[in-house]
Amino acid sequence: MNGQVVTRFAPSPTGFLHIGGARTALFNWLYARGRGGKFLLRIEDTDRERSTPEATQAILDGLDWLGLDHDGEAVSQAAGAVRHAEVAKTLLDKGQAYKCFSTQEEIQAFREKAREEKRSTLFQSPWRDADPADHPDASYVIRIKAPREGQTVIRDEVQGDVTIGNDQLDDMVLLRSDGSPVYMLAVVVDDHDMGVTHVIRGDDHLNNAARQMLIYEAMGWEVPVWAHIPLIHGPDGKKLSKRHGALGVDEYQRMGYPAAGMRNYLARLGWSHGDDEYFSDEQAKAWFDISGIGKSPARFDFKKLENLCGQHIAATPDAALLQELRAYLAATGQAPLDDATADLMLGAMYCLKDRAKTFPQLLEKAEFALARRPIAPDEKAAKALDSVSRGILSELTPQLQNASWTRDELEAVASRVAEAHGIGFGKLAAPLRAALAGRTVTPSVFDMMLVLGRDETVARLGEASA
RNA sequence: GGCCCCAUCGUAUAGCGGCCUAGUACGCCGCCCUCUCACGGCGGUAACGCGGGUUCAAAUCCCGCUGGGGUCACCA
Repeated sequence: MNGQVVTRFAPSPTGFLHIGGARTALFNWLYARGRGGKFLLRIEDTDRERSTPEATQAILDGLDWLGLDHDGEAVSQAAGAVRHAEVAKTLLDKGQAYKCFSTQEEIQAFREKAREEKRSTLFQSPWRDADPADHPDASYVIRIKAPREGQTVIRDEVQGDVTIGNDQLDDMVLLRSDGSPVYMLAVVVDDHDMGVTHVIRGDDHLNNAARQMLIYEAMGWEVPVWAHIPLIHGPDGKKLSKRHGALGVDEYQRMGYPAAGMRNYLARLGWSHGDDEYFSDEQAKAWFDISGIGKSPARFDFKKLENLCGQHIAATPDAALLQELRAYLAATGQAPLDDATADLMLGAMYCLKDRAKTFPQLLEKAEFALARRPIAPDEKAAKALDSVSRGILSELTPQLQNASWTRDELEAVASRVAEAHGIGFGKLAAPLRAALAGRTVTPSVFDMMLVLGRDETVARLGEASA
């Protein structure tokens, strides 16, 4: 090994990519990318019953949206079945594994009896030390011959040293009776073959690590650095899972959260770097380290996510933000922006992005740039356009017609008109806003006029005051 | 149930024996700024689960309790 860090994300394609998985992927990505290492992706599809190509695609799409790019091609674990079987055979030859002919029924019976007698329900196969001469001509599984005494220590970078009594480990199945590999064998072989140096995954795998170490040791392979991170819990404090309130990352995309904000928030969930809350990808890569990962589970907080997203939207360059907005529109099946509107949006971005925390909010504030004449005011806006207000607007319009189109001049004209009517500027701004955008929540009226330009502004005011 | 893990404001966390009458961020509540919204500014609310130790000194170390979580497949 040359010392290069190699991490991987290894989801099973049995459903969408949920938030916990996304964070695991992010941690692995940050760790590798921050150290010039490699971040690999392996689809754990050894369960052919439950794995679906749709789920695989959803995972790929989710990672893509989050911007977590992996090195090389995504690997299908199932494709390595031959190699996995090979390793099982090797273990068999070395006497580290054995053929077990017990049937499901026998195992079931063993467990029930053990439960009644309050003994460990871990299956103890009668074939463990059987003489091959006594092997029947029947189908069998290959089980590892796990030590029954002593203990296994998992040296975990997050959890510390975790000691598991070997009496807690059973002779797990390595190869099913149909010759296909089981996950427990496949992960070890793949992680070894792929040169994975650091395994960062949810701590629901902590117990598995002990089992997997058995295989590493039996094969004489170097054990990777373990880092079992606490799970993300739902509002009720329970493990987040597909059927337990966890949303797919695609849901977050559809809700309009920018990926950068998502990465920032997810990184802060369970990991910290002093008091830093808002940071860029570059900073995250530079700062991320396993030592900063906490040991207790975290809960998801939309408010905080939204806040961070607002800061990222405000910090994104206009053109890039427009691109993201277009992607959001496409992802949610909304009509794309035509070129003219896109241009207008680009020009308006400066006064939009400070006011939005999500894309829907951005769109709401951008209504003035999106709408076409005649502007149809919503209920609240309509109220602001009463006859008195319309009268004032019709007086303002011609003055605007002759004003030089700068913010200072516009402000001067507006306050002059307001003053002439003995009203505060606020009283004038309301109908002006309604006429320009048809909404009551918009950027500054002057920004809108500047973005819209003289002709369009005058046209809208003219229509509203008619 | 066995085994394993966890435990600081509502949430995310800082803290790694004295700098802690516990900091920061989000949220929430006031006030200010203000053409709406958002931003921003100021102030406030609010936590070391409990009980024992160790120590001159514990949020920080140890033990127990309580609470929470995870895991016990020819799933991953």
